[in-house]
Amino acid sequence: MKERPYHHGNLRNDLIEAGIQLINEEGLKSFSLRKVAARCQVSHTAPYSHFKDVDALISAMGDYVTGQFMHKLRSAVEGKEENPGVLAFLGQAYIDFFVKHPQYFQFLFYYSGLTINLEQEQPEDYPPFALFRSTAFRMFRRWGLPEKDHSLHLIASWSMVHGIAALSGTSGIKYSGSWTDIFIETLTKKET
Amino acid sequence: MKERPYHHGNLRNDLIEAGIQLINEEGLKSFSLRKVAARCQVSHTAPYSHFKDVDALISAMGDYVTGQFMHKLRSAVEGKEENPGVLAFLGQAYIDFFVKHPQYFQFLFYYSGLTINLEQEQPEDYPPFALFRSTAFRMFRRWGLPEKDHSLHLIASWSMVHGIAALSGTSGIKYSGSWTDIFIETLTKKET
DNA sequence: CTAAGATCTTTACAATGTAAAGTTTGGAAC
DNA sequence: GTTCCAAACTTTACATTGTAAAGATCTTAG
Repeated sequence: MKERPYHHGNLRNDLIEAGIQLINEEGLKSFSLRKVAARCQVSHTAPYSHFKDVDALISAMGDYVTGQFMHKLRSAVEGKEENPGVLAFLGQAYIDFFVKHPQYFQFLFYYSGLTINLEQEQPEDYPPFALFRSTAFRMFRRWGLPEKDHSLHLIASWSMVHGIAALSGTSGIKYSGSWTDIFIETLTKKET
Repeated sequence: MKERPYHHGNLRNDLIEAGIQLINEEGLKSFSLRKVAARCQVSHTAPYSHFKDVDALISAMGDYVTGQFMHKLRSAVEGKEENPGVLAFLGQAYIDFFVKHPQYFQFLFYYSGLTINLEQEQPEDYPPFALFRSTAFRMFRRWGLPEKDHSLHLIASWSMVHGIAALSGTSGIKYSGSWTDIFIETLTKKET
């Protein structure tokens, strides 16, 4: 039985993971800094050595979840970059992620002060949106849609995907796989 | 100078309105029961005579805001029920509401346990969605869209509207009036 | 007029975030 | 190896919060 050393060793990461675990087990409302600290078996002020305040921890947790999110999204498009249906795959993965982890939608979009930039990539770009945009623009170009409409189509498709994810995560909507058809239909019919 | 009577007289309503005012002035994070009570110049436990707990107050505030929301939505469609563009007007009003009151989106959809029902009207139906659905179905029928696709089109259009509202309210997206074109385009192109 | 119930206050307590000051420890500099 | 410092952690303290419990005040049905 090894005694716990004074220095935890990996506290920063453990706090992040324990925090996410806490949200998944007990939901957003009962989240607290002190509970997270307790789960890591440190005093309730230990986190202040690694995070400015509770918002900084939550923000780091957001980055962590965004990392998992990006992993799923990348897997969905990997190797299919030139497949004309890739945008539908990406949208499907986007929705699936929040269907699988209902807590995450509110968590990500309630706490984080996300800024989505429409036009060009920017430093503070939200990674999932950056991937969505670059994929969408590539497809729009490939499909021969008029350049001037690309922004409009981006908003239309992203909003639909994000909206479905929102409803799947926060309301009682029953998700059905056939919804993939929505974006395919919507986006391809614009071609004509 | 009239002394405040022991009985406030209209506390329930005043709490709701003071709570909404608080959220608009200081944001969701700094909301608290005690602050709301203080604004109404009553003791911090007075609200318990009217609400079971803080969640009940927040829920009542949600109903209040939903009432204002419905008022805007109804104004947008009133008298235009048979106008083929009415769904775009409704969507525009939906978005405009959250552009005008950025705090409300998170407030409504974070705190309330909304349940959206796809098919038929149900008792616990969320009023804005009920209006959106009935308007949409009426239009789809009028446009001669095949009955079997109505649910799909409903999801597509609602998600787009809700998604745009979400991004307008919570992220840095710059809203432009021309987005109205999106649903008009999307929905009318499906006709062909 | 009076009793009962609704409305409000006072008091109390546990949970939370965080500031301040002290303790422990690993490791760099000598 | 010893010294010393800065980072990591603990202890203590305090203000804010939600809410329970008991008591005070008003309203109104009978």
